[in-house]
Amino acid sequence: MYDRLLAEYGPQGWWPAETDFEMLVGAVLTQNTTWTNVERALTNMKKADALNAAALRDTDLERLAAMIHPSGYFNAKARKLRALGEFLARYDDDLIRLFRSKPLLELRKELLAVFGIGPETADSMLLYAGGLPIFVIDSYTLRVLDRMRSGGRELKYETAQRLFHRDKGIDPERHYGEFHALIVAHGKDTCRASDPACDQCPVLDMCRTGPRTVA
DNA sequence: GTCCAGGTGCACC
DNA sequence: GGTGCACATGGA
Repeated sequence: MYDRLLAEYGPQGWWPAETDFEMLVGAVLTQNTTWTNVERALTNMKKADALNAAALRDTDLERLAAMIHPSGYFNAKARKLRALGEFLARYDDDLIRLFRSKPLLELRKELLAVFGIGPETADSMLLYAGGLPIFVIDSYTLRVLDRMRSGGRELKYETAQRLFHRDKGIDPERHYGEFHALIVAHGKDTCRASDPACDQCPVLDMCRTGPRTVA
């Protein structure tokens, strides 16, 4: 699956951010939102010199919401960014210090306790900003995995994540970041949510309904 | 007009 | 532990 996606879409080189801090903010802003809208919000934040942890804490919530308006859910996301800023203060806004402070799963648990950070956002932050070996599951991933399996009940986040983690053919350091990005590229390219059959997929011929040979 | 996008929190059962 | 709903903009 990885090889086919890479051959079709080429290296994605994720995450698209200039700094690790920008990555964290982008992870919150992109929740259920297109990346182009996130870019607009990030541009506004840069112009306002608000793309730093202190600004997330100090900027008026209303003003913060206005900046990130294009990314949707702006009131909710403004509160989430505030919570992120306050969380980072515990580590003196030092991301190196944060990601080196404790074992991966403890870090994950801590991130999940922050308002606005759920499983996908936490894992994205750990993988792309922290450089830690954890696979990111998103709606595209669940959709494609569900289609690869013959009916039955749908996968949950941690179950899907386990499938990637226990696959010895995938090297965490080399493949996790790129693999997730490729799945997103494929998800954007084809397999609309409203096409339950998805039997015309030109890239992944296992991405169809009906009997499967893939586990 | 309808559907969808790199989810999450919360109230209910 | 699961389900339903709110949160909101912008492009196809």
